Amino acid sequence: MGTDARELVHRLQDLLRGVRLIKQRRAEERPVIPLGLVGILSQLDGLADGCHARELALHARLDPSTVSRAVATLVAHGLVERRPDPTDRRAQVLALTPDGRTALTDAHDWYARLLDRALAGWTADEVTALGAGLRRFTRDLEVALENHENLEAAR
Amino acid sequence: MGTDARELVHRLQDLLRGVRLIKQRRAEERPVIPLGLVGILSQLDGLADGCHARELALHARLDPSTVSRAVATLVAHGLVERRPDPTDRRAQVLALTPDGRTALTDAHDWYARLLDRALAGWTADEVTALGAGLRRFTRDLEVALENHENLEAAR
DNA sequence: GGCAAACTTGCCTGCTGGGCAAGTTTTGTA
DNA sequence: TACAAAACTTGCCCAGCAGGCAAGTTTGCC
Repeated sequence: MGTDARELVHRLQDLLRGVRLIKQRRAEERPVIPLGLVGILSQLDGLADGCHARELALHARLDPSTVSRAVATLVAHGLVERRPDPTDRRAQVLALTPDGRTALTDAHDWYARLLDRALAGWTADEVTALGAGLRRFTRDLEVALENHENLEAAR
Repeated sequence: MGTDARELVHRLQDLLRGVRLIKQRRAEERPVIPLGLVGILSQLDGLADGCHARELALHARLDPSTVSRAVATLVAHGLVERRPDPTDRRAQVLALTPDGRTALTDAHDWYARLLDRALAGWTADEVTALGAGLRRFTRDLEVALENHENLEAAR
């Protein structure tokens, strides 16, 4: 299956180029949310009760200091708020502010509109299939990366 | 179709995280080819007769100065050679050296091995379908981005 | 009480791009 | 023939996105 994996490497290379171009386009809009922080906001979006910085860092696979700084930026922009966690005074509950929710919706709308245009000639089933394939691939990739770590450690 | 596009945004976010982790892993190997230059080398790989820097920049959607510097790095590493183009003395033909070809094969092998592990539970058809979906998506995305540019220009 | 967790911030680094400017040589066209 | 554009390079500088280490404080757990 090496040929297929190799082909997929090329497909990913192409995709990354496309993503780079997307980001350039988006940057021209001067968005409220710094491009690199949309992911963090997205993660918070799904959590009605907010979460701790530790969980953000774990999920995003980012260094805690990186997350701490990202959160500080988002708090400074009024997009995220820190609330005391009565069950663990060392930590704070991070949650989207209404402004943050608005900004995130705007960002997602922008990206979705662009993707809508890209997918204009696709059927709903085709789009769903691509999404499902990517979901599965990403999950399997993370498993492979975990195993890669374990293989390296065993060397 | 907004929901699907929005879902795809999330899928891409996840994928980018995976790619980031891949790159980290790869960086630990201290590869001969700087990570960011694999794409340039890959592009040269498909060209038996080499090409000009202009073509690299066009295809990679990178600024000419960026490409010029990338090429300079690759030449310094002995991975790319510059040959005079007798048909256009302003330009040079850039081509992979044997060392470059070896380094590129190593890089692709590394990535392909990782992807092989990720795809261990996939059928060949499933892999091919994902590759085809990505190819189509990337192409349609670039078209959408072009149109996005035209839309902005018309505003 | 001691140690670890949770977090923050300072300091610094590296990578991956971009942009502008300036310069030289070559090519194409009027 | 003259001129403008193409092709490219390099200096200078910038921005964004991460990482890492260290140090510090507070809190939680055993």
